[in-house]
Amino acid sequence: MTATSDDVPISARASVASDRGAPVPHAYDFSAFDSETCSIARTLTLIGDRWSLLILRDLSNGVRRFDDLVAHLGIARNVLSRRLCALAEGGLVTRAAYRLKGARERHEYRLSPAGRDLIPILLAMMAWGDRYLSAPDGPPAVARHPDCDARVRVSLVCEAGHQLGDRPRLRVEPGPGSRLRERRPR
Amino acid sequence: MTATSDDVPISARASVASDRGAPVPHAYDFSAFDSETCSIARTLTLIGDRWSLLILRDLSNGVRRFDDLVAHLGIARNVLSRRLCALAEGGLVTRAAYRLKGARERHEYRLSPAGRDLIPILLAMMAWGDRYLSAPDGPPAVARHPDCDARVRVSLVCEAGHQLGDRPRLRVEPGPGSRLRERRPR
DNA sequence: CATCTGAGTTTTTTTCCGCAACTCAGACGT
DNA sequence: ACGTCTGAGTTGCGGAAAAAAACTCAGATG
Repeated sequence: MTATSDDVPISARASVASDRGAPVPHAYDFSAFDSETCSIARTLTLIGDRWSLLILRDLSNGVRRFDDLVAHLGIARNVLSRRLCALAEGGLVTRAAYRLKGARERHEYRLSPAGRDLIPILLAMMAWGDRYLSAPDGPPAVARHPDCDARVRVSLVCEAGHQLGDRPRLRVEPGPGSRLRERRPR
Repeated sequence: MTATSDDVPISARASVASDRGAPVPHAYDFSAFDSETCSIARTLTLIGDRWSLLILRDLSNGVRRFDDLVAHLGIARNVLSRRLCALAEGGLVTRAAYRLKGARERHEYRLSPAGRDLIPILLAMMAWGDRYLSAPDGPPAVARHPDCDARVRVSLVCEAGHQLGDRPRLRVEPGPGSRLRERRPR
């Protein structure tokens, strides 16, 4: 996420002096910015718990009913109930009524468009797990492009059209919505 | 994550009958497979808590020392201690000794190569948060390609070279490492 | 020798999770 | 009409994990 090498120890690097005498090896002092005012932190307030992403994975794979989620995930019912409410409130999931013939009305949970937009996150996690945590017999699941049956991967591209490689060097800098921390370190 | 529409209610879809009479709208019954034997689930056992990804974000942005992390994240010290141990044990983070002139030996935490490979996950979350949770003044941070200064995005591509759009249709199917659930639903 | 600092541990309190039991409404068999 | 079944939750409780704050400890510094 940075242009400087992560392998060079702090002591060997040119640095910006921080107010605490600690060398900071970046072009700007990330720790001067509010940690919560960050899209990653904000996203994690919605899905940064042990279950939400698994629920979303199941929903996106067609497991949509309360008891099916309970059975498949092994999640406690009250926890699932709360997570689904939170996800619905966050706009990631909608509760929809449906009725099978001869049965009373039921509800199912579906991904909203915003929820579907989380799929790249799921695919990025899947790719990482495939690489580092797979059994030797191969990945437990494969995502394919329905048009051509080829496997789908997550890749990083820049808007100039360059394809970034496996271990990209990036530069992260404050954007227009950045905010400095209120209480400076003391 | 699926080739079938998420917007069509269960009752209107062609389906595979499950053993519980519930229609399953996919080509295969996802819930028949073990939920834990999944690269997403496995990855989440390492980073699926409220802090790990924020710690990794900070590490990748040059905040590497214990007290700096405590101050920046607002995390409790004992929790940070445990998370760092777990991340180190999982191979995502290494603890490295270093010594500034006139100071005693200290430790800093760095991303390992495996940890750096999580960056696409962070960027995917950042993109989602930018889109759905940003203040009107714009994203709090921007990732750029150091070579050309253009913004970096996460994109989905298939191995046949097709660029998948914003709302891709995917097909997820069991891979060679998949495992059926032991206890079938009852 | 007293003090400061970075980097944790220990202790205590609070919050959250997992489990099991319970509720509730509607369909269904008899 | 009555009991049963099922899906979809809610309630209540014990234990695990997180937050907060105090304490430790080693080495540099005045």
